Amino acid sequence: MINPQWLRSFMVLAERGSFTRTADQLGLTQAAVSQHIHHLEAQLGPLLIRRPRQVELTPAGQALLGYCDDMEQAEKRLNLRLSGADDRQGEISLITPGSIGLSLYPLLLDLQASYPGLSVRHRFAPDQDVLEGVRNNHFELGLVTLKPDDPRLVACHFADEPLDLVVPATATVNSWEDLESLGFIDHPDGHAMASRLLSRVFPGNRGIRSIACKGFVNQVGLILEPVARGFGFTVIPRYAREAYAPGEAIRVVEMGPRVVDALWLIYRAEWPLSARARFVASELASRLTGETLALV
Amino acid sequence: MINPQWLRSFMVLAERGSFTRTADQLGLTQAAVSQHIHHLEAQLGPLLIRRPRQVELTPAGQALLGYCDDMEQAEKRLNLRLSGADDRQGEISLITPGSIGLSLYPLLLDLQASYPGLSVRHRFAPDQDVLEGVRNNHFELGLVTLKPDDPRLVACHFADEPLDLVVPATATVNSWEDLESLGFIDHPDGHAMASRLLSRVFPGNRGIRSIACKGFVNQVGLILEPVARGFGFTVIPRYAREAYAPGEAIRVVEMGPRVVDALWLIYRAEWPLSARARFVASELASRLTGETLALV
DNA sequence: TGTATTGATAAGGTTTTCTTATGATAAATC
DNA sequence: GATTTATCATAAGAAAACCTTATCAATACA
Repeated sequence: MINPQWLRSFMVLAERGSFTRTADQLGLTQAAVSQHIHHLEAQLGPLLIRRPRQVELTPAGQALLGYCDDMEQAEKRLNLRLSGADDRQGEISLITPGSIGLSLYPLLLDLQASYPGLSVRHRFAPDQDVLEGVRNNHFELGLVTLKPDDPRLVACHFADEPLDLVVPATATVNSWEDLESLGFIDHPDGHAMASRLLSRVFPGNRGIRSIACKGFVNQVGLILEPVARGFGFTVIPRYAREAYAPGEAIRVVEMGPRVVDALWLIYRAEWPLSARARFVASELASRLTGETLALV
Repeated sequence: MINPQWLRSFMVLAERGSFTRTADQLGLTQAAVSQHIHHLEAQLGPLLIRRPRQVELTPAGQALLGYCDDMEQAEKRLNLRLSGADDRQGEISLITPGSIGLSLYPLLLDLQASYPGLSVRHRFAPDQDVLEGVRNNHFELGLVTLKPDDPRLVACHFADEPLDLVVPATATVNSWEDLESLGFIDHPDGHAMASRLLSRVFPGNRGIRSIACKGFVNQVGLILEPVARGFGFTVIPRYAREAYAPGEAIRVVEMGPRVVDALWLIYRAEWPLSARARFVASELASRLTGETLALV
């Protein structure tokens, strides 16, 4: 590794051809510039031929000038990466639960179409894996349904995710017994969501565990298929339900008080969120909910 | 441009994850390493998260590590260019008169076949252009027929270039009058060479200007064609004549004393000749004359 | 609770880099 | 030919940067 000030002197000298003019330009004395070149030549061999009124580069001098150019390019790349100045360029790494992830997927594709400089790495995972992924610096952004209490993570309210009770289009549902007759279509977060919603709609019910499980699937996009075929009911977030093809043989039961899950956007607290991640997170929130995301 | 010692500390720290172990490896104190990182972070923002017993890089830290990598690659390229360590790789730039150039051309092609890492830039030019080309650093090696008296150039004896009097195969040449009957086929160095040779073979002759000029061509490879067809005689270097296809309708007149032009290899005196140029020059001399080239 | 490990920081010693002054050389001008 | 101007190299000393030593604070472990 070569002293950067020496290289700076050499570059200006190569351009201007005179020690005196180089010193002027750099705000140093001619003697300092002479010493810099002396150090470089001690290390690398003869770099230039001194002529009255003008220096000439040797091949070694030309090689060193090439190196200086390489260095400048590398520094530009570093500065670009550090500043993240262009918030519409670079990688976005996002890890989300399947429900909201399914809703965001087309929005992310739209963003990529609008800003071709963006590339998106998006993984669907349960809450626990989301936390790990962000904490371990594998993903810059994550969405979780429970606000984490971890000093290493920032959590911003991203959106509210209402839960829907979804039944076959032809079903009649007015009581807990109607649900028992239908049966339950489960998914990874199925029990937790059903418990939360149904304990509000049917207070004092016997619990979701007393209803026969008629199916299980861990792909959010596939949960409503058995419901549409009349095999049973399920409880899923509205965004996931809305992402399903319209005109299917399902309907939502609007009964009792609404239950809403808050979604939290998380990222590492110890360093600044990149400009592009800020931009994309804001766009997603805005396009999903129509509201402005309040990042800290 | 960032202080190289700071970068070195950062690189080792990123690898070993501890200030104390980094200091050990670099032969510095832990306090020095701490200060280096402090300087870098002052300039570039948080680069790492301090954990008990292990540090973790931020994205900015990772960007800086990428820069360090770029720096190391650039330095390797520079060292390779400076050392010219591999004398069988890189560009050879050579400028020669046509006569010897024609002889060297197949030898250069052979060398390239043997050492694919070599690339050859070879130009045919008269003496004066050879001197300019080397002096102006456009070509590293040059061949000239007159030893230059210029402190900027080194001149090594490369080869001796005997001159041949070439006549049509069917011609009878015993006197000056026989040459006058034939006529002279001229080329750019034709008059000078003919004067030198013929003043030795036919002392007191009337001079080459008294002989009718029957042709002129400035491509060395084409001079002997009109001679073969009986249009006249010429005087050219033996190497150029030997480069002509054998079995042609020409012959060499062996009369009187031999005349030999010395060929000088020239290159710039102010910096060392590259290893590959040394190698190639030696190979050419050896393959052309069977002798060892004495480079200074 | 006591001990060991680790990184940050203050103060001072050491090294490097800079400036000032001078000398040598070449070219231009009188 | 003598003098002046322009330019780079070098020596010496001043200023700045970098390093070490010593100490403190925080955390982990026995």
